[in-house]
Amino acid sequence: MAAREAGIPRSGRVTISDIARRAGVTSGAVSLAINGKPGVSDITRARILRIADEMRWRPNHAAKTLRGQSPHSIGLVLTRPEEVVGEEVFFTKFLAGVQSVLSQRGYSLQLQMATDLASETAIHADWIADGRVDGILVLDPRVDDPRVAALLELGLPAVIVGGDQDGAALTSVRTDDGQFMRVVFDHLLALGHQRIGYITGDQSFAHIRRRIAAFTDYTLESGIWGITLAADFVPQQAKEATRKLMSSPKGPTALIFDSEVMAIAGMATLSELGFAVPGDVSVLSWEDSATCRVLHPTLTALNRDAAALGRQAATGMLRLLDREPADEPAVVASVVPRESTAPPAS
Amino acid sequence: MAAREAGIPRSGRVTISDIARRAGVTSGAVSLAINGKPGVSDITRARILRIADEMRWRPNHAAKTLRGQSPHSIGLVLTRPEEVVGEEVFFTKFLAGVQSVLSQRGYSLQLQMATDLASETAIHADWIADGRVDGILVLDPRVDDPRVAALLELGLPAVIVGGDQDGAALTSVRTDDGQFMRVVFDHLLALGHQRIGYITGDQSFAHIRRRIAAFTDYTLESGIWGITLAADFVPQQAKEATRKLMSSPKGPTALIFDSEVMAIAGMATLSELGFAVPGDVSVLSWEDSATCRVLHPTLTALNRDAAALGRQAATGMLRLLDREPADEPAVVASVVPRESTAPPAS
DNA sequence: CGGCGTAACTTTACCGATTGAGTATCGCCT
DNA sequence: AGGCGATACTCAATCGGTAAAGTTACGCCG
Repeated sequence: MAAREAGIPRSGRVTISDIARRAGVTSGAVSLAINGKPGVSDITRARILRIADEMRWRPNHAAKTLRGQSPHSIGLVLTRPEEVVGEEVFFTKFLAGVQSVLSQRGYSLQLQMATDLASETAIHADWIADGRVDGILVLDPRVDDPRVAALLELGLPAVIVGGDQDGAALTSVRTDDGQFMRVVFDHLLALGHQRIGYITGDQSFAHIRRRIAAFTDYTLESGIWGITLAADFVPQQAKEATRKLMSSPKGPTALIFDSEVMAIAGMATLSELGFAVPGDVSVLSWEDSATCRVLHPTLTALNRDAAALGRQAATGMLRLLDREPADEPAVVASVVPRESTAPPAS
Repeated sequence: MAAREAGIPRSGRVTISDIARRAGVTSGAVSLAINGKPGVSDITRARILRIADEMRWRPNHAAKTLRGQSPHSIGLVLTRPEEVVGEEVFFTKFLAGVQSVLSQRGYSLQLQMATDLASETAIHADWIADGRVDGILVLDPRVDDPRVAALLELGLPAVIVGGDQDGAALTSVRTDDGQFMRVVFDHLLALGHQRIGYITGDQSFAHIRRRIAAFTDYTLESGIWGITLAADFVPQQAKEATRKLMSSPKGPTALIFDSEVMAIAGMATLSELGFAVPGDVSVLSWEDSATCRVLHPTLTALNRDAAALGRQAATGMLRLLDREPADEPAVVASVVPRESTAPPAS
């Protein structure tokens, strides 16, 4: 690699020494100038900055990290069983929200996919070992989540997304699933439903448990008939659950599904069984999507704004890293009423 | 976390010097031992390896990168308009495929999201500037794609996913969209359809253009009536296109949609307009998903195996980095026949 | 005018791993 | 026994940037 006499280095690799050489100072001075620290005169600083700009200098990430500076990177592992990955819109929207905040603040995202929680923890350990991330986001906390325990031991900043009361020493961005269930429940109650079926996602997820607990509370409270069936986010299981519920001599007049994929599966099943929506049964999806808006009938959905949740998770992480107090923002959710919910047939 | 007197260092940070101290050698010897290079005796090597293992040593990524070693990382920017992000299942499946190959080979993925091609190129430049990636994957090449030109200038290994003939000097993982269209077309032809409508995605995408070109060829070749309408992957536009096509006095008996979200939107529209599927119109989606399998009627779809495409893209990239010749694998696609396609009413 | 403070730099060590250039120790051959 | 070569290491420089500890030189004050 021969240097050209002009002083513009060979490849895209410009270092502060290259700048120093051209400015007639040492690399130390360049460092001071670039980082806005005292120790160089304003004239020299301006000159250095101009040269750095001309030479298209960009700081070398590896060098900074090696010196112990933050890698400016947040890690996120997506753990889902193979067959469910990619079918839920939640994740991509959430990711978009996270990214928007991070990139604005100069952070990047490390993303990995895994199929079980043990390998997720292994990935966390890897990242921590070579200082690749400043902190870790954890999605879908489980009841007695092993990842949380491992992270506590590893001692890296972590934000639990969708956790309940930040039980552990880890920050969490709470999603008030109990409150969300209230909104959903009230929507159906207001329409006059007295018999509600709730087809749930994976019950090892802490937030699903909270929804179920809230659902149970509200049924008892309001004295209406409510029943819960687990379908683990799998469409086929949602179909079976729907069939089971509707074959009861006095079945529900409204169904709540924990995801839009399951809601669509449920709607299809109802249609197969000859039930009209919303004539015979009302259907409500816990997640909104473009598909909900275009189905026939259009699907009433809980819009909990996954992108906003992503933004909050990222913001929470950055506050944690800055040692600022975590503000406790409320992720709001509301029911978007569409054609699939209506008063029950009398 | 207090350091134990045993010599296990305080935090997760174990360096080769720590190992060296405990083994009674210098860090140079440790480096030789760990990298399997000659210069240390077998006994010493074994001892060093054992100690490294005991101390849970992991190589420091930043230090290696600084010394000019590969960061073992591949970059991918997802550029989609806000409203479309997260609605297409293709991306997540593709990503899962990419990751499975990369992580198996010890590579990680750098993922960013962007909303336009210019910022995608800016991100590429950033990554290259600090040597953060070994290569870049480019999705959805456009006609005269500005990113490709920029990457050629930057001179980093790149793999174009879904490109046509690897026109430029960049490797591409080809998707033979013309062949895929053949499969789709033949399926409808075999059923006896003579009037086919094709509702397309964004026509600035090179692969969409190829599909359209193939569609046109086949209609001419077979002498059947075919018409193409652009809907840019937006459900609402797909609905309008469907309405437009079906309001023709002699409308199509079969519809092809470039994505499953559009296909679902189309199905809903048909239902609203009073057309039965497949009684009056057959519907075929270019992308398969869980939703296609559970809709009523279930949706016939082209399964082009996004995960396999992701695996091939990753494999192609790794071969490129290893300077191995790119093998030209065929991404195969097949039509999964379901209820939504049937012979036309006579 | 001597001394002190300080602005403006330079020198140097360092982060963790790699690597080419030394060096000590041994065995072996003549 | 002397010398050669190989083996098994150590030493030191390096990657790019940061930061603490020097080193000038100048201005100002008593």
